[in-house]
Amino acid sequence: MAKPKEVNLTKFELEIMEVLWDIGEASVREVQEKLHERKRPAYTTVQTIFARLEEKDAVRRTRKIGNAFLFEPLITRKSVYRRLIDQFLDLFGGSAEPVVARLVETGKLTLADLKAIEEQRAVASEPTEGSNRKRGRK
Amino acid sequence: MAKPKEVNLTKFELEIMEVLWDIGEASVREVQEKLHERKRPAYTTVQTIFARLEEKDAVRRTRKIGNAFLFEPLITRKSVYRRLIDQFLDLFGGSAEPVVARLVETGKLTLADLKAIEEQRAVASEPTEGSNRKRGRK
DNA sequence: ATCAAGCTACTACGATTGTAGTTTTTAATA
DNA sequence: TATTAAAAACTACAATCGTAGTAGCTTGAT
Repeated sequence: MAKPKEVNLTKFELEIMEVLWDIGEASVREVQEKLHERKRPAYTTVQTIFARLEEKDAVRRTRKIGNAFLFEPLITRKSVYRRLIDQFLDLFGGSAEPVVARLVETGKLTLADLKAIEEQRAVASEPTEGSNRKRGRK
Repeated sequence: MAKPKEVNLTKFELEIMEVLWDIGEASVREVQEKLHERKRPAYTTVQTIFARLEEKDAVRRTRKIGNAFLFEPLITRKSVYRRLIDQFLDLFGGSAEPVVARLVETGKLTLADLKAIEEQRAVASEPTEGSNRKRGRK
């Protein structure tokens, strides 16, 4: 049932999910309008993606407002990210080395960053939960 | 002319390239035999992938031995990895945070690893200021 | 010269994905 | 109630990918 599904999302599906994760529950129209103008696809395209996400049990319809359905996520951002990342690392034989090297090379990862993360983990290691809403930037 | 192409490789194409990068120049048969038995596709499947790699200018025929062609890579492992990684990070809005968090979580990245990499880089680029004492092993 | 084995060249096919059009339903309104 | 605008539902289609079959050419061995 509520078992964390093993869902593979495409890039576009992921973008839709990001919007949905951010606002929790949304109509097709709402999501479509949140997409950046430059790459905003037709309404029906977004509809199609929603249909596929439903098919994959990644979202579900909650209720109907007027004649539009609202959708909500059935999978967490965290679980999707985890899967994406693990699959990606498999490309390199599971070794993180090329990825880390590139992160350092592009300045996206510094010692300070890592320290912060490790400390955070040390502190927050017991209250296991997936209610992680804030997106770290930087 | 020999400009580093922007080549997108699929998982399977990448596996073929890995073999080719390892041995430098190889026939279809050689590559096919190097693939792990469990997931070894038919000879003609590998051939098809080679044709697609040729199409993408990722490999080129060098010479003919008997009636078999030999192929060599036209792109470097490093450039492919870089592209893969950068594209992957784009999925997360270019933020490395989720990836780093996962690496730490799975124990694939520790402070020590990062220190080693950073020092290596510092040394490799320019030995300016003196905050490096330990050198990377590996 | 013949022939088998291996190789190339060509073709095929289903699944997935990005993309959107067409038809039908429904809710709001004139 | 008849009209209409929006959304749903269904359908389509081309590109890419994993996968491999088949036909025909090359070559080394009889």
